[in-house]
Amino acid sequence: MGVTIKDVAREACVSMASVSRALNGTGVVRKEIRERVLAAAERLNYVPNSGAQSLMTRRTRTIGVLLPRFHGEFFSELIRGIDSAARSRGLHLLVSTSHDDANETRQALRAMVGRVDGLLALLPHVDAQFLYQTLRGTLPIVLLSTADIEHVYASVRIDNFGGAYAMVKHLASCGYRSIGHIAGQPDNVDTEERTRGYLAALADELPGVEPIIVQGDFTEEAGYKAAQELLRLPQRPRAIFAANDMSAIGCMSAIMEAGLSVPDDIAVVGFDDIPTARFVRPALTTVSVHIADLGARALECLASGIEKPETLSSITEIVPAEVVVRDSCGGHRRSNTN
Amino acid sequence: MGVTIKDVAREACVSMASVSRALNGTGVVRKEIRERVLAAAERLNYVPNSGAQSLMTRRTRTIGVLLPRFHGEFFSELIRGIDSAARSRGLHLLVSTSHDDANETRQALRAMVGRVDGLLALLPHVDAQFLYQTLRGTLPIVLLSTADIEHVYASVRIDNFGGAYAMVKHLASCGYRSIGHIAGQPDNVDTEERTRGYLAALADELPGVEPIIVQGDFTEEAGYKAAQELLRLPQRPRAIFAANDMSAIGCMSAIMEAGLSVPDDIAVVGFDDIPTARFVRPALTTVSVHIADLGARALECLASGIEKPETLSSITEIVPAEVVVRDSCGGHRRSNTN
DNA sequence: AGAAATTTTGAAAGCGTTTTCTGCAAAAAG
DNA sequence: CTTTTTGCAGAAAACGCTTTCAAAATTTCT
Repeated sequence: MGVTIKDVAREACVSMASVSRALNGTGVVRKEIRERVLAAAERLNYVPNSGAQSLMTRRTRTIGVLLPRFHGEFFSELIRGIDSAARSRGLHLLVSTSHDDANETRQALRAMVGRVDGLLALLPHVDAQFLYQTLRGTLPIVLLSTADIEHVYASVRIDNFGGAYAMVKHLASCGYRSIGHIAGQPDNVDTEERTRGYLAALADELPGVEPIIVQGDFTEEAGYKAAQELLRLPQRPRAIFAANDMSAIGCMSAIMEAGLSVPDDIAVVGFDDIPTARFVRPALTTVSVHIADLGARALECLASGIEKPETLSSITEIVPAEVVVRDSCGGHRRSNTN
Repeated sequence: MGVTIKDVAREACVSMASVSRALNGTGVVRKEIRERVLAAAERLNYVPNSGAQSLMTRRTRTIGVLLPRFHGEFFSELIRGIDSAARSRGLHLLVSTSHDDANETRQALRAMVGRVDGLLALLPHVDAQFLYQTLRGTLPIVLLSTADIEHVYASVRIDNFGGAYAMVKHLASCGYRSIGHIAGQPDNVDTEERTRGYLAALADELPGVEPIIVQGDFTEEAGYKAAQELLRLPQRPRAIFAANDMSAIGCMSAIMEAGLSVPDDIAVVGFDDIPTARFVRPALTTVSVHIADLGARALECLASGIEKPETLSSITEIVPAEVVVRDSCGGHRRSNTN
């Protein structure tokens, strides 16, 4: 079936060694032989088996990427950033989704060994977090938006706490005195940190005001349901901080369906700044993390860590998250679509 | 560095063969030996090198996916569908982006050999289309939304022509007598087929009416610019059919910025039905292809083709594309958000 | 108990590459 | 004309695994 280097060697009447040298430009070969090899390879339509190649060279030129799932624009933007950085370095991507499942995570991690030069892992689900220790020492790892309890891996993280804090502070500065929070998925570090930020800002800016938290799971549906719940409250909040943009969007739908206006009756804000946030009406005020950049940054970090292992220290880089004000928070009256 | 099967064999005082058998459950091993091996593997934290494994077994349990890029929700949805189908079959994904560049495509294809059991390729850019012949016979291939000039590969495609035709027909049935078209990227089969559909429907439904086509490239920016161009026309169209949703969204922005209303002054419709289409205001009337399903379908097709090569005939499966009416076309007055 | 049948194990041959190392020419030096 | 150097090519040893094959150990049967 597949034509191997041996076939090319036979066809060109040289040894496999020479074929390898000629094709890779490594080592020295007489011009005549090089041409004979090239011609033979062309004639046989030879494509080297990169699996075998990397077994020998111990270099796969591939990065493993482990995400919780593909659903939604956050991951799509993230992988876009990762891919763009990888491409410019000539690296390929082996992607897997863990679905917050410990077993699937384990499977995926094992399947990576021998196929990738390094691993980019996004494991916000706390149960899954110890799993990368399956690979202790085997593989350079960069953790992305993942709590590293032991601070032993390099990691790049979003400033969830700071972003949430700033957003709630902004809401307070708009004059809203009751601010509800639609939290994210349980057992998730992003959820926890954003909720902490909400609570801290609330305590600092509106002392004495009771927090109102209802649980969501980062999806539009959950945001929709959570908003309905908030609307049923005896005294409904004047503003809602959703843990991410998709739940904010679901939340807005529920509010508008109830015949209320965003932001005049209830202000709504999100987190992430996914591309859709600009298109939705009213345009969503949110916390912007430059998602694609975040991915690219993590890949750069890993790639350089692979080239110089000593570079890959256990430092955690925190990328900033800033409030971007659009229309949904009523914070300004101009119609700002960007 | 890495602990190999040899290390485990030594630790357990058995041969490599027995370790392999014990760990994979293939062949027979005495219970006592199995336990010794398992314990040793555990102790040494052994993870098999899947690269080496698949060199022997000639099975990688990995599918190569070649996309033009990651940008936008179309690809994100597509890969979500592919991943979901792959996961349920225990397959991994090696993804690459070609960026419509022949050389990058070639690189990516070569890198796949020996790393994947089959290839899912999306190569709408016509220049790149012959490239998969680099791999002639080497790899099972399913073409996704790609013209297969020689009808030699299995392929699953969107009914671009039918969808576009139906959409323009719908526009005509709404009473619009001048319908402009924002085309997609040049040299792209989706572009061509959708434009053909537009022209055919126009000829059938509004005979004598001149087509108005301005070129875009499937991006929001291009849609925005194209709309401005259309607005400058001496007699601007009453409706615009954009080649995809993102350009329709850009188009709507330009129209609204010009102080006009969608759909009252100009109706706008798109193609793809990306998730955002529902959130944009007015909600976008578009041609729905079930993107994730499309990806999943293609993967199923490939996966079964890998298991039974004779199954992988050169049939091309066409997935339907139906018009979904929302608000942006003025086709009905109800506010329909879904 | 001895032979035959059965089970279990280990040695070794790959899988398709790269790379080291040896050997042979040809060229340069003596 | 011999010796030393240099340049190139091929044989063979890895890389980490699976799998065949034959030998060894065990069980079953006369």
